[in-house]
Amino acid sequence: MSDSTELFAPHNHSLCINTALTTASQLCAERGVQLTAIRQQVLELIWADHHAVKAYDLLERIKPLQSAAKPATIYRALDFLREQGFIHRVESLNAFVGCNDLKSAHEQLLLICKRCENVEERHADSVMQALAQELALAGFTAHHQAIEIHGICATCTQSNNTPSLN
Amino acid sequence: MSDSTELFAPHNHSLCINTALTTASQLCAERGVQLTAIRQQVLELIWADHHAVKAYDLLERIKPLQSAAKPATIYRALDFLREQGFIHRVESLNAFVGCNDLKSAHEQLLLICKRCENVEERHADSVMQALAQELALAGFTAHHQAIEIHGICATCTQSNNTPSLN
DNA sequence: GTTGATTTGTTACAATATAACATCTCAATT
DNA sequence: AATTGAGATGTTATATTGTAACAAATCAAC
Repeated sequence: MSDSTELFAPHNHSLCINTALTTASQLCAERGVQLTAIRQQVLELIWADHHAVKAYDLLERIKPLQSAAKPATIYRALDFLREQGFIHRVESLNAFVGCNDLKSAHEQLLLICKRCENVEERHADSVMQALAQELALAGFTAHHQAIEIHGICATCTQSNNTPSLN
Repeated sequence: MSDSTELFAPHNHSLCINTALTTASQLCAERGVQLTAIRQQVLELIWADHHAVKAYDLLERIKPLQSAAKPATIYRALDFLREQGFIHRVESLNAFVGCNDLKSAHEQLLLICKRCENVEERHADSVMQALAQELALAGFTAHHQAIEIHGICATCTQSNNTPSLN
């Protein structure tokens, strides 16, 4: 576990990642789809911390495990994980992050810290309700959405000690 | 003016684009920055309709006017126009759209129609207020944001006649 | 008209993503 | 056990999007 992960939110990240993986596994079983080795490895790599991960970084990281891995290997796994709702694409970063609410149907707010680079998926019913009203007013039927906020997270605001950034 | 533009919202698009260009010109004068020929041409091309335009499409379209144009030509102009707040990047499309509120400080909702491909920038104080509250609650300091909603716009919902796509 | 800052030209390349087709795997059926 | 068919992966090639770095030109201010 990296320092920056600990800054993000004091939490047991082993538990965090285990929950994500076992839930994903259960859901795949229920849905009759295969969580293959590659797909599970990509999901684990994405959940390694709370940063958004780039596809080609995943490619490098999976090569020790899958020496034949090519871009298509990663993008296929990412497509699968997105279809199953296990990960989100962070559009404004061209990167991917684990979804921490596998029950809820659609994406919530993504709070992206410029300092520690953690991405927090946050529920915000008030925002979603206001948004739904606004869309109704506009006569717009939403299919999917991306709400991405860039800034400085609470932890980084409080602690000015340098987080372990690149 | 394309059919799909007319579907978007019955409006005088010449007026629409003229307003955008003259306002941009005024703001540049006020700010002491140069709206050069290239920058103005790119802005005009972006305002040609209400679609989000891709950088390399802009490059093709500007070549008759700027035969020496290269990718950097476009990206520099786009950078300038974004810094000045004249255009937005649509993160989920890797594309760019004119900003129709040059006074307001930051980006509002972008409603992106999958059918006619128009992008409507919409103000939604209720959403922004709810968002501000939510961010305050999270202790998150926002620097910039992207709120992009994909779906079907009111006009396309009402009229099922095929819009002039692609 | 010289100077300094800004803008543009130009070449090369990095980073992100997909298409297309071959091969493999594995379970269900014959 | 062999066949088959669907899904997954291997593989090559290429498309798309974006940036770095440095040279040349332009333009405003002095």
